[in-house]
Formats: sequence, C-alpha cells, structure tokens
Amino acid sequence: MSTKGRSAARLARGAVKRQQILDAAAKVLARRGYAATTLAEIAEEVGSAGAGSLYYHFDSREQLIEELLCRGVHVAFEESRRAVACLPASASPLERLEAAIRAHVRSVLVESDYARASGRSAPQVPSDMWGRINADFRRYGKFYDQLIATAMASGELDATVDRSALRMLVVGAINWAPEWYRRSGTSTPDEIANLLVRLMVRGVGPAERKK
Amino acid sequence: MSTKGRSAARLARGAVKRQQILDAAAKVLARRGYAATTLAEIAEEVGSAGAGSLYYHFDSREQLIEELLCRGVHVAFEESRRAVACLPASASPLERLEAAIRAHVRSVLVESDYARASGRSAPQVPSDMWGRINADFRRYGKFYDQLIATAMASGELDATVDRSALRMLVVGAINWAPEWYRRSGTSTPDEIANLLVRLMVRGVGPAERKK
DNA sequence: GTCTATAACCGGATAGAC
DNA sequence: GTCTATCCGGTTATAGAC
Repeated sequence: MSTKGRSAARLARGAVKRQQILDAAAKVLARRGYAATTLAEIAEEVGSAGAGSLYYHFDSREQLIEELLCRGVHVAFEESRRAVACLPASASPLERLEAAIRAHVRSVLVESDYARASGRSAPQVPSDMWGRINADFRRYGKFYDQLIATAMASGELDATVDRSALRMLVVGAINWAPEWYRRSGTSTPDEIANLLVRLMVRGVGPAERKK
Repeated sequence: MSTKGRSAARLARGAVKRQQILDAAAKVLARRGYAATTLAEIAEEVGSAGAGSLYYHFDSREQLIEELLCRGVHVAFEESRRAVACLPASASPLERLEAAIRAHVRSVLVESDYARASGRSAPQVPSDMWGRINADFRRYGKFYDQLIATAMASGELDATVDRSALRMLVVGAINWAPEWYRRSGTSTPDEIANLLVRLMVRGVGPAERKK
C-alpha cells in the first residue's frame, strides 16, 4: 500500500514494534478481559523490561486498548465480509448469512486474538471510550442485520421473528464461545459453527419428514 | 427454616445487614463485572460511609464476592429445577428442558442480580477462587446436560449432536443476554426465551410442511 | 456495628539516563 | 527506543475511636 519508499520503510521499523505491542496486548486482553489487563503484563508478553517502555509507542493504556478493540471488530468484520463476497453470485441470502457466521466463529475461536479480545471486552469498556468506538461495532451489527433481513425477505427465514433479538442471541453465543471452547474439546471450531448455523435454521429437533 | 427461636432472630438481625451488603454487591458486580467492582462502590450502594465498614461482615473482598457468586449459581439452578419440578408428570423431556431454559433466562434478565453477576463474572474469577466454586457451576451444567441427554433419548432432540457444544451455545447465549437486553427493547424476556427455545428445537427457517 | 484515619500495595504515568 | 526510578491516585485491608 505504501508509496513512500525507503523513508516509509524506516518508519515502518518503528511500526513493527508497535504491532508487536498490540499483538501482545490483544493476547492479554483476550484472556484477562478489559479491567484486569495491566500494562506490566503486556510489557512482559512483548519481552520488554518494564511498563514504561510502552509509552514511547502509545499515549496511554486507554489509547492502546482502544486501537486494539477497533482492530478487533474490523478483523472480524472483514473476515465475515470477505467470506460473503467469496460466495458465488448464485448463493442465496441464507447461505450468505451462514458464511458470515462461520467466519465470525473462526475469527473468534482460532484466528484472531484481536477479535476475541473485542468480543469479550466490548461490554466492559468505560462509557467515554465506548462513545468513540461503538460506531464500529454498530456497523458490524448493521451488516449482520442486513444479511438477516435479506434472508427473511427471500423467505428462507421466518420474517415474523425479532431480527434484533435473533442477531444478539447468535452473536452472543459466538462471543461467549471463547470462554468455554478448548482445543481438547469434543467439537472443532467448524463443527461448532455448523451447529450454531443449524440451530438458527432448523434446530436440533428430530429431522421431520418434509412434505 | 430456622428452629433456633429468639436467639437466632437476634443473630439474624446482624445477618440482615450482611444480606444487604451481598445484595448491593450483586448489583454492582452485575453491571461492572468482577475486576472493576470496588468495595467503595458496594459501600455506597448499601449506604455505608466507607469501605472499611464491610470488614465487620466479611473477611475480604474475595470472600464476599465468592459467596455472592455461589449464591448466584444456586439461584439460577434452583429456579430452573423448580420450574422443571412444577411441570405435570406427563411433560415430555423436551418440555422439561425448555422450562429450565426459560427459567434461566428469567433469572438472568429480570429476577436476580446474583444470577446475572454470576453468569457475567464466572469467566473472570481468578483461578484460586475458581477452584473453590467451579463445583457449583459444574453441578448446574450437569443438570442441563442430563435434561438434554434425556430429550435426546426420547427422540425429541437429535442424539447425534455434541451435547456439550449444544449446551454451551445455549447457555452462552443466555449469559450474554444481559449485555444487550434493555427493557426498552423490542422483545420481552419471555419472548427472548421463547426465541431461544425455538432456535434449539426447530430454528427460524420457514415452517416446513410436515409429512 | 459503624465510622475515620491510615498503612501497605498496586497500577498508570512521567522523567531522565543511556 | 528502551530502561530505571519515581510520583501519584486509587484500592484493599487494618486499627482504634465512638
């Protein structure tokens, strides 16, 4: 993306460390949550000697975390959107929604500490910070909502159910999944995603003989 | 329940304040989460002047919160069990599971700060404390698992799905619900519970004409 | 039983050496 | 750019007055 040449590369070297800090912070936040995360633990995760070192790259704990959370939503959002965009044009609205859900589950369970950190920490962020970042979360929510609305319009989902409640139940189940999912568990992330999609569409009641 | 007469009543007077503290702490924990709750805020909620006053009733912040969380699971557990027990003997295994889910949703969304606090905070408790209380959470999980297993055995749920994953997705959606549910929202708690039950059993795909 | 004061501690943030 | 030392505010916990 950069068109700035060598000087950009020189700047980028600084940016590398910045990245590493963000990566480390995402890891810590994903396992500790917003309130319990300390700069000391982040510093340890990056290999720095003390928390003071972080202040060369970031103005404050809040700013560091805010940037991290923003990236988290964008990662999950981008993954979902890409998964939808990769479908053939013939894909139905429901199939698009399903692809988004599967991608979201993958982001949160296997791919990204950022996505995991965002999902987990979103509810605990202080209100002033939330005021600055909730637009990003809403955008993602809106994206989901449109996928659902379209699937309803096509007749693939029951249009009489509360779209908002449906979305939040599904997204909630996804955001909660990192709390219990373990690699040693019985189901893989893909199997979990498949189960969640199935719950949304037809449930786990016994297969009824269709007309 | 007490059979101790007047002296118990005298002791109980002290216990009343203890209760009020626990109630206040549950309220704070439910909205702030484990890490962010401070004794000062709990004291303010009960109307005490300072945090120091709490130490007459509790040994430490940890002990106070631990007791509160234990009560939280028990409240939700008890509500669910009672809801199941109140069903007529003719109720099917699936109907029992549904009743438990509805009761759990009600506990978490409207009835109990304790249940809400427990559900929200469980993932953030430090490991030493978790070691002491996870048995209670597991007992509740086991109860759910048996309801699911029985519904599968009766043929009302597909016995080929991963019971554990199914349970955690459903419980996860419930535990997450307080994060987004607002009284001003479009659906009532009962409607949310109904939707969740429907997702589990038949999903929101279009009603298929049955055989 | 509850209050006030305070000790002990911890985490965020700054400053200056290197 | 990173480290070390340090300050400051907030939080848990204790002590002693009332």
